[in-house]
Amino acid sequence: MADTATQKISPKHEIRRAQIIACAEGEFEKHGFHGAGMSAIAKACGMSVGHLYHYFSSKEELIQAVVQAELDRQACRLDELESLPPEMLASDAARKVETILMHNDNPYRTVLNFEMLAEAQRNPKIAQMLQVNDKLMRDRFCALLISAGVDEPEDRTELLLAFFSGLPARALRHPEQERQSLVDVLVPVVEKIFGEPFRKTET
Amino acid sequence: MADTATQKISPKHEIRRAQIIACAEGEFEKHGFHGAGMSAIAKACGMSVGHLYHYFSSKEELIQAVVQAELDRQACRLDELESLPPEMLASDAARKVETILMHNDNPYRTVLNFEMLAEAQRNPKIAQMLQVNDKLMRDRFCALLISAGVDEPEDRTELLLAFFSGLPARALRHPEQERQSLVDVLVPVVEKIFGEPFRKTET
Amino acid sequence: MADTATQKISPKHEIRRAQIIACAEGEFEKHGFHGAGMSAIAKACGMSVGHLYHYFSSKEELIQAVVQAELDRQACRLDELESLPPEMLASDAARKVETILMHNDNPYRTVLNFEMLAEAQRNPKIAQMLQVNDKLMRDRFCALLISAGVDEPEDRTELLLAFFSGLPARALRHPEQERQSLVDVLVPVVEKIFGEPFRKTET
Amino acid sequence: MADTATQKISPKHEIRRAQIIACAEGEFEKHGFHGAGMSAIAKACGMSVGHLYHYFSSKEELIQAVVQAELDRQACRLDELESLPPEMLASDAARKVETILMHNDNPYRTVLNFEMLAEAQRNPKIAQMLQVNDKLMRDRFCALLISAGVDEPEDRTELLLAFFSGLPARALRHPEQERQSLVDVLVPVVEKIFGEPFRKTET
DNA sequence: CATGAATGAGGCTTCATTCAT
DNA sequence: CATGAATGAAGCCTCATTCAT
Repeated sequence: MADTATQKISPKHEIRRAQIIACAEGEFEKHGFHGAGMSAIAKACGMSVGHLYHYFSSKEELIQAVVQAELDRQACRLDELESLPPEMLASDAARKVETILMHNDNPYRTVLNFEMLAEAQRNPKIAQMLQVNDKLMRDRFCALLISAGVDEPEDRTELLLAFFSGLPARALRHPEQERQSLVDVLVPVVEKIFGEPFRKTET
Repeated sequence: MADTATQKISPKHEIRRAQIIACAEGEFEKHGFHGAGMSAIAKACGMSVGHLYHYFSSKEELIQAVVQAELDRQACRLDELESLPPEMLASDAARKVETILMHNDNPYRTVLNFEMLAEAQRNPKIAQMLQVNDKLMRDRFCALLISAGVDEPEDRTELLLAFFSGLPARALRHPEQERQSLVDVLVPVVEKIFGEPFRKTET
Repeated sequence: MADTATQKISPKHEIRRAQIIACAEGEFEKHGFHGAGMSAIAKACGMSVGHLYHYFSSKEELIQAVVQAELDRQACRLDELESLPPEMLASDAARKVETILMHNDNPYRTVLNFEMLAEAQRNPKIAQMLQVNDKLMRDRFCALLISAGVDEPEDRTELLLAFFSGLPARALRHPEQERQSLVDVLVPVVEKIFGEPFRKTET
Repeated sequence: MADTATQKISPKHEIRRAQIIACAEGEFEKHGFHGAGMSAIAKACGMSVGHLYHYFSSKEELIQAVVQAELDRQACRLDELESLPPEMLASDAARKVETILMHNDNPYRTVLNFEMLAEAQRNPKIAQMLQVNDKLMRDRFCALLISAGVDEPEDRTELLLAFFSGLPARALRHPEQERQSLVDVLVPVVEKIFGEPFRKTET
């Protein structure tokens, strides 16, 4: 009755859905996936509860849509890097990191982030979505590294992602940490990961 | 170790509390802080709901106790490092990482981990607990680095913590990643963070 | 008549609310404000518990609505007196007292009455409602006395109200008291309060 | 197992009971008969819950004891009047009213008062206690009036009791009423009830 | 005489979801 | 396309009472 995938491709419908996703995201950020109620979300959309169910047949589906939207946004961050000439990758990536961290009020989007990770541990559908998205991003990033002539791209990718996955948790556990100081530490690491042989000796 | 108030120090009471915390942790891991019900927790403890409230006056308080227990466990991991002779720190730390990752079924304890981080975003008490604990661990770790004669201990600490905070998220998003391969990547990073100047040029 | 907030003025909604108030009143009379359960009230309304909360957001609010309804009914008793020509006030008031006491099964509505007074001692909102209503009734009654040319209207009002406030308690503590006998005693008192100088010497 | 009447007449036991009644009264005044919990009462007594049940086999029984204690106190107020010479009754009663109202912080003891009346409506045992006590007091008061040579003692008694039963409700609904002004009104009324023919024409 | 651990039914309230209009 | 009335299970928590120690 309500296909997650084969939704009608009416433009109005899609626009409405996007608006709802945006509102729901706000509620989820404020109260968590389990703390936010469907009626509160409906109210935030200026919409009746019943009508909400015309667009999303269950809360589960709405959560998935919100998660997917966030994953898409995360993937978009690679677009810029892909448009760079390969030889400038290392330097520009580091600069980009600096820009994001210094000129962004909420650089890590921690709220939805942890909500998603927590949910993924109990909800296989969400877990799969994260994993599929991660594979896409890894592949794209690996391709970037390869085009830049960097060796061992998988390992470097994994390393970089581990790093950036850790930053949101650090922001929560150590919020008074100065951004500038963090940037000073991160930039050389990024450059190293992008450009320099990081394993001295192989077994 | 962490009394919310001046709890009576009856030994039986404390033992019971610890048992409840253990059971509750299991339920929270299975269903999340908000998904696990007090009655299910009581059942898991072999106890009536009402009686649960003789030990924890609210779900909130029980969650805090579980969180504190996990934080204490995390802090304990530093104990071993502190018992090492300073000059062996770098090498032993790397070896310890390897041991943990390779010989442990659930090395990251991701479940409670993310549940805590997600909760910390809406629950100031939990957030504070994480931050207080983080400060403690940072200070202890810095002291280790200083005793080992390493410069810029704060930055190195932050870097290392970012790294290890990222691993759980990586495990969720990229579960098929081979542990051995990950270890191969991590060990040199750890060594570098422990021992080597990581900033080539200072401004 | 007494909106807690700016309730929507949907007629259906208001009718339903009134029905619920009536049913709740019945339950409160039978079991008291604290003895009556929301689920029993819902059942008495032929309604699910959850739905009750679409009309009253808490038991507290429902209690307030029931109290206000009773207070409004009490105030209505003045309507008739106000429609009388001033010179007939004394005689008609006494006759009215007789009518109420003799031709009414439950002339004092003691049940809700004492429930309200008991509740007012712990619930400031209820206390305030009683006091506001009392002021309104006193003012209206004073105006009546003034229009009838009676002196010292405030004191007479207070006296009369003390009297009639005492009757419900008497009915409870002395239920076998004959009504007719009581009326014989009351009528001259009422007449005296309405018409005759009751203080022999004024300062 | 636990006789309400034939309790052991051990002096210690009785003293303890009296202490508990005093503490329970405090709790009942603060939270009402239904709002006060047995464990809170036990705590107020510095006693364990279980032990409380050695003195009162149920909450119901405790409530009854508290009610009886209050009724006994009310009856005691007649003692003084009974010790007066009959001819001074009218004047002294009025003066006594004045003394009570002007030199007493809580002259009406409204809290327990209304709690009792509300409870009496649903609890036949309590109702009976009030009624038995009321009969005793009426009889004693009638005897006083008769000894003072006053006619129609029953009616006068009922009238006076109605008056004084109304004052607590007035105190709740019109708390800002000045005491002095009230006394000025009451004193002549009391005198009239005690001493003067109040019905102009008898049938 | 005294404790407090233990029970489990019942309290108020919220929730995702459905359906008649 | 849109509403909001309606459901009832489940949520957290409190209570009077009992019983082993």
